[in-house]
Amino acid sequence: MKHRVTLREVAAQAGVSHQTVSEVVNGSDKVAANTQARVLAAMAKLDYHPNHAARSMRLSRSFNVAYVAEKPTELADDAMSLILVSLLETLQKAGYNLVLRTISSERQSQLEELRGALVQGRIDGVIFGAIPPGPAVLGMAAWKHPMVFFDQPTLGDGVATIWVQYRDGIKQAVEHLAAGGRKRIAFIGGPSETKLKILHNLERYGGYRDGLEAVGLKYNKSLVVASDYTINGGRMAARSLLKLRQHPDAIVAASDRMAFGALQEIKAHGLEVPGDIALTGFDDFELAQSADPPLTTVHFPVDELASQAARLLIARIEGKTAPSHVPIAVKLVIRGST
Amino acid sequence: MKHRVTLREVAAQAGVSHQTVSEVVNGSDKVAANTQARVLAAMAKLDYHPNHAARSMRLSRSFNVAYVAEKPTELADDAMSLILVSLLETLQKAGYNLVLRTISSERQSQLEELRGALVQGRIDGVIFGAIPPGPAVLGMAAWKHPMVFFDQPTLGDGVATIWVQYRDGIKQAVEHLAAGGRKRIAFIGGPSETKLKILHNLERYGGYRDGLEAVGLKYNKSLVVASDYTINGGRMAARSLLKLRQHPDAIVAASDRMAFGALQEIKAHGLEVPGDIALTGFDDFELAQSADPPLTTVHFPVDELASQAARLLIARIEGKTAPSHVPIAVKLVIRGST
DNA sequence: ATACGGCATCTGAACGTTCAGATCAAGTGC
DNA sequence: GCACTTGATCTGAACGTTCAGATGCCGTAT
Repeated sequence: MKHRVTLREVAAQAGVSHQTVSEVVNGSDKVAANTQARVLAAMAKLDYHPNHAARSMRLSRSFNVAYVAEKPTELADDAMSLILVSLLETLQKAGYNLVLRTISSERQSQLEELRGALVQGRIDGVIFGAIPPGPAVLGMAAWKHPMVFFDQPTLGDGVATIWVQYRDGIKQAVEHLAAGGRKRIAFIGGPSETKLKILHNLERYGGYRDGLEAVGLKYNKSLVVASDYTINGGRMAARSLLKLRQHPDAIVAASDRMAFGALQEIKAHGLEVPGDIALTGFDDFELAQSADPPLTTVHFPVDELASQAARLLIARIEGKTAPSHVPIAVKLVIRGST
Repeated sequence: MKHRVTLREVAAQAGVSHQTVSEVVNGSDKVAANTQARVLAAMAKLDYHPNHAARSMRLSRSFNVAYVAEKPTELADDAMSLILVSLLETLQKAGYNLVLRTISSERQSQLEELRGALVQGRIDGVIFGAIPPGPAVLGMAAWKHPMVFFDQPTLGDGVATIWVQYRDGIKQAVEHLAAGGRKRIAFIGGPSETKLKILHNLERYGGYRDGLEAVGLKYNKSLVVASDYTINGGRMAARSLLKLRQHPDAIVAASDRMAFGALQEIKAHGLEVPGDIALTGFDDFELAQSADPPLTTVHFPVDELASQAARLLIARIEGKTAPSHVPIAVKLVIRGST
């Protein structure tokens, strides 16, 4: 094993004390210019790199933050890798590392491990992806550590939550369809009866109701189908909608994947999009743009979501004040399917 | 800020020395049973968690390993989040955290940062995703740190590489199609002329050639089209194949996404799959299964890839001997498109 | 009885930083 | 010329763990 260069060796080389070197490393402004130059030269010559563990121990900060995803739900999600990459960008700039973790809601032990990592000082804070609310979330929210939650209602106190305005997005979609003269607007939503009662599902549904109301259309229960956010789920949902004696003239899907499945099914029935049925999705990832016709969809602002989350968390870690609830606006992108 | 419980406090509580507590924490077997019980009780009572930074400093190990993805290439890749999750599983069991990083080949500074993190002891080792080979990769391979590379040819010395047998996978697909009586088998491959000459592209192409040879078909240059691994790219590639005076009776695509795009295009031309044209992909993610008809495709063994990579890296970090080049076998999954 | 080996436990130092406070030289105002 | 401030640098301790070696105790062979 090769020897690691320390602060004191650099100090010896530069003919100053270790503390002076430390000040140069940390960019203190009270070091004289020529001393600083001498130290920098010594650092370069010896290829000095500060020891992270020692630093971390002294400061009781690890400069690591975790992104925690929920096991079954979030895995297959396209959004996850986009969010990760986007988070990474902001965090790296601020000198933080991003560590990845998963929890599955059944396994209590993983929660304990996560808490352990926090109190051990292995990570400074946590960003939680969309996690089904329940005792677990409440429990975590009570830990007094820096945390940011996606897709949760206000959790009170010092817990930060970030909220994408799903509701408004779906509402925009409904309004757009109505403006195009559609009267029978159906909705393919999230799994309403399973235990996955993640708030964003309910909100999307709420947005559908809001939209109908805003444009003066009557709510018709038979035009609402639950599905599971997969392509196949979307196809099944569309199939059941097309079985109605009078099929809808527009479908609002709660995700691009489901919209995509619906699109396939509609075509398979010999109907045209948008001629016979107009269609909207939600997410605006690759799938939406490359569908035929390209999907009108609500753009999910991954970058903004991630950078806000990172900034909020860092503010908390560093003890600065920051809002505890940040809404993220969304916007409908109009393409060929409407 | 609340006070952190230390080893010495636990020792005082249990009436032993700090060293004894340390031994209990680390599961040494030389501690008497009743002493151990006393210490464990004290730990529980005080809610003790070992300080990671101190530990890390003493052991000069951070118990963090990085996964490094290449910026433009790997972002949109479905495989990335699957790989991450799968890596996570193996690493967590062994007590390691997974930290995520990106590098873009243009930016030399990011390489320096990565090297810095390694020598600072911020991370113990690195797993590199598919990265275009070149001076950067060679440079990194020369660092004497534990590393594992995906999708690289042997890098010699102590550098570990993991190799998915893309070539064999595509070959299997060609053989399967030929066995079904197909004579004009086309290939939609990776971007052959761009700078993205990642080895796996060439290998897939090589597998196509191998397959043709194995079944005694002649290579026909006009049946090979380059594309960019997107759905849309697949569609474009298929379009150009369908323009040929005599269109192919089978298409082997180098990825599911491209196969999927091709499928759409074929249907748009009023042709049938697999009736008129048989089609295979590569990856076997959700898209393949939910296509209509479901795609015959080469299954990409994410789990095995990831767990092998993690095991190899850990072996290197912990100084155990391990092979330096591990091939991962693949298998064709036959579905409705052939 | 004495010496010895083995076992459980303890003691003190060390890892490489940062923090708090000390020191020292030079500059300022009277 | 003296007391005082300012700025640059140094010194020593501290963070919480693990390592190496010391200590004390017991049983057993001499």
